[in-house]
Amino acid sequence: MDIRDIARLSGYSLGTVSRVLNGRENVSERARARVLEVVEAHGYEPNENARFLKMQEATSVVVFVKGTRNMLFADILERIMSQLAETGEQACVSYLDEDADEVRSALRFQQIRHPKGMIFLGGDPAFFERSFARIEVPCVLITNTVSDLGFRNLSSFSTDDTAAAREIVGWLGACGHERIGIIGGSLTPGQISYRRLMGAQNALDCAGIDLDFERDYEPCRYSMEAGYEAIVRLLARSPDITAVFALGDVIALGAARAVFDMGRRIPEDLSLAGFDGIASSQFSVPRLTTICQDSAQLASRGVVALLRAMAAEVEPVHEVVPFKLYKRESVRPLS
Amino acid sequence: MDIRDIARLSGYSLGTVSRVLNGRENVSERARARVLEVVEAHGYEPNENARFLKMQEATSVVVFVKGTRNMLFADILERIMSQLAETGEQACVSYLDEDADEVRSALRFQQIRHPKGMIFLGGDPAFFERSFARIEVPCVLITNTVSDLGFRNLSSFSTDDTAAAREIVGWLGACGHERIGIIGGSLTPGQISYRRLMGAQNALDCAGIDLDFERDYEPCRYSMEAGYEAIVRLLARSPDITAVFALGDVIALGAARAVFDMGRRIPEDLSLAGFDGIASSQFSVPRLTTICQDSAQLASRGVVALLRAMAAEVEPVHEVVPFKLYKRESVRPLS
DNA sequence: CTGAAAGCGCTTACAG
DNA sequence: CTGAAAGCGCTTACAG
Repeated sequence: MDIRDIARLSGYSLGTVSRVLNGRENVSERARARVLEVVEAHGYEPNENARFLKMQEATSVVVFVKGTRNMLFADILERIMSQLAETGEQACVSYLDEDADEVRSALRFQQIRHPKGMIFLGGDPAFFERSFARIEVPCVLITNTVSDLGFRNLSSFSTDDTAAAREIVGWLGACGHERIGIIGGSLTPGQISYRRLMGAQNALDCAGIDLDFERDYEPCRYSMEAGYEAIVRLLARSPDITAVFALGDVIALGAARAVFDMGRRIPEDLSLAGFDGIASSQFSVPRLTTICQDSAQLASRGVVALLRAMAAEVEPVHEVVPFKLYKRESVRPLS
Repeated sequence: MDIRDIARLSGYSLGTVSRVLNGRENVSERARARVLEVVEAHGYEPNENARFLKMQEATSVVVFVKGTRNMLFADILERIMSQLAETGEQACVSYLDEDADEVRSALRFQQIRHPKGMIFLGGDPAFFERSFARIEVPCVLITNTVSDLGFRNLSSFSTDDTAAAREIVGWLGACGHERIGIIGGSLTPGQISYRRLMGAQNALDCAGIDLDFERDYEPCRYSMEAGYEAIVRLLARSPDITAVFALGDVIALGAARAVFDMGRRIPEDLSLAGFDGIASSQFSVPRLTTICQDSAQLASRGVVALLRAMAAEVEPVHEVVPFKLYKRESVRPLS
């Protein structure tokens, strides 16, 4: 069943059928009705390969989401989509593996779908550096920054991870904690984890504490399981730690359970802080003290910047969106 | 930059370039090397629209996932993908809205990509009934059943929601609970929630308890926020309830926090049971007593059935996969 | 308002 | 092993 079948069945030409399907004006009511009738009757749907192969002009905006289990991204995405819908912009989302090359995907997408603009939810600067040059449409990267790359058509909006980590670790210090451990991510320069680690180290420095990564840092993936195991290892090595900063809320949640299983209470026996501000962090017992990334701002400023760049040639912007330190139940002052 | 450019630049014809790109045998080493060199140099990637428009034969299997925040699905999907990878089968996943028409998407996909088989992670029987007839490739539906529809190319694997709900509510009863409340889903026939509700009612029946939906049931979406609010409403109405069955773990997790905020402890003051067996359920404090759906079995049996159907004409199967009742910390016997 | 024709970027028999 | 040609299912000027 293709467009010629519909043409034949409706008694109109292929061109007319196409015009009806695309809602063009220059078609008689009679033809439109007849064609739609046949289309309905056979449940015909146009072949998108052929459609997009011909249509060279821009269709919509596409959002690339890196990692499916990232609740922060899920949250930001929801806001992006509803905002795009409000402005009447078509949008489609493409989910990528956590460590996939998002720029390569974008390149392919650009070629086959001719989007008017693209949004990256999460992204690795290394991929952008390598191949973003061939991307021709306006783009926005959210939750990471690429200001140093200097692409004319790429803006970015992110949380200042370094400052945020500094603030929350500073808060642990202000609560009187001196033996502070850190779990999550890895010590790889360029990654978001790294910036958080540097921020933490910086806060400790200011408090006159020398962070010994060998002893007081335990890397791990962003999952509850990993957080559980990481804190067990950390505490086995450094039992005198009184507060732990987890680089992500999911890590903190897993760690919290581990602490409980070790017979210690949070925050009475150990303070715990997270990062991100995902929904679960406020439903756990105890509620997590954490850095709340402003997903609403991240989404809306990203969308606005993209729409503006799609409408006219503008300078790219690289902005940092304010975060908030949520002081909740998982941290207590050392008396 | 298209295939003709590569042809021109490499000094070979368009046909030869295509053959190189597709790894065909009948190309000289010299031509292959030269073409790949040019392709590399320009970062050329074939246009997928044109590619799939021409290629009529089957390419791979596609997995449709209904709902991005469903951790159970995320878990099953991971297993499906690694299993498919092991068998050397190409696979791509398409994420759909929670209430999208997955069969319609499948129809479109079938037409443009000619998959060899499709897997649905979650699905509404109503959509299948309406338009699955036009799907021509082998398909498998996971977590829901469609045995009554009788399609020749559609198998299904699911948990017996009714039996599972009956068992966990039976367990609450066995623990001495008589005033049992239920939260989550809605009383809409045909849905998975409905089957769980019926199972719960059935268990109560057996215990000689008459479930009063008006008083002891509170519907809500599958989220922590919704669970939190639902149990607050439920307990306000029926303060004498001693145990609550939440139709999903996320609902239970939100409810647990609400109970705590109301100054009651789980399980000392109120017992709580969930459904699904997602990772969070074993990291929460207390750990959730819940029905664990066997995601490993669901995935592997689904994949095996699909591969079998792709290889030869076979009868569709509709199987139920064993679940497990995890008796953990959130339920206690009434003394 | 409608039809006939060109062409989007590929793949694949078909000759050679 | 390679090239020339047909055609996948559409859209869109271009005539009429």
